[in-house]
Amino acid sequence: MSEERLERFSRIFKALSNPHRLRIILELAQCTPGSGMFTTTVDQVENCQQEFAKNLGLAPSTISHHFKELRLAGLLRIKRDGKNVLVSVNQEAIESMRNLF
Amino acid sequence: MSEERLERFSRIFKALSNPHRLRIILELAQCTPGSGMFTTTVDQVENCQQEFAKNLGLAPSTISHHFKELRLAGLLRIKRDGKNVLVSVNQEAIESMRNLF
DNA sequence: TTCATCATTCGACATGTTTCGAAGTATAGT
DNA sequence: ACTATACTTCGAAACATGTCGAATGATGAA
Repeated sequence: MSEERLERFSRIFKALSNPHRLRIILELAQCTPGSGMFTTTVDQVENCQQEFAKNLGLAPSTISHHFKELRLAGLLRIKRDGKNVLVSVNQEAIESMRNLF
Repeated sequence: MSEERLERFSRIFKALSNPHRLRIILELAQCTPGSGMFTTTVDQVENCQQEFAKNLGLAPSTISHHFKELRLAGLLRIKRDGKNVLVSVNQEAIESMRNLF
């Protein structure tokens, strides 16, 4: 196992090691089957980060921080769409993590 | 997903989030196929923690700490055997983690 | 253009993690 | 009993993380 590969995986695990982030990615994974884009302006999940902030009892800036962590770990793709953001769970990263052991 | 279950998984991910611990568990997983006990006094892996200390360039006390972290996360079972320790990777924990997504 | 809304960045603080060396415990061999 | 070996615990230092509120940026609507 190369040092680089090891670092990449530990970054993924670190991203998932926080209960709030784990909750976030699990919820988003449910909303984005087949790695499709998940729009924040549909159904009950309108205002994506605001909703997470309310549900998790955290400040919006903290949610933004957690989103960034998940993105840097390669687990989340984030795109601006007007005022909101579009997010998609990177299923490849999830798969590679599952296949590690 | 219950709060308790979420905490349990994030503890597993946290244990794997450190490159040194990830390296340790991956090596041990190789040595203990079928969740059998892995004795520290066989083959090239004699003096388990001492070896890891040397190979990873860490102090023995640090390795001991990392072993403990892995044990508390439920990933490793540790038993004393004379001067050494017997360790076994908890395959159930690994499996539950793989099946989370 | 001005305003309201959603998201991000920044600075600060509290808390947690990683690491070491020193001291302690347990055990096997002499 | 003494010594050597393997591991653990403890205290401390350095560093990283989680969180907030305030300030900033970006976008769509009036």
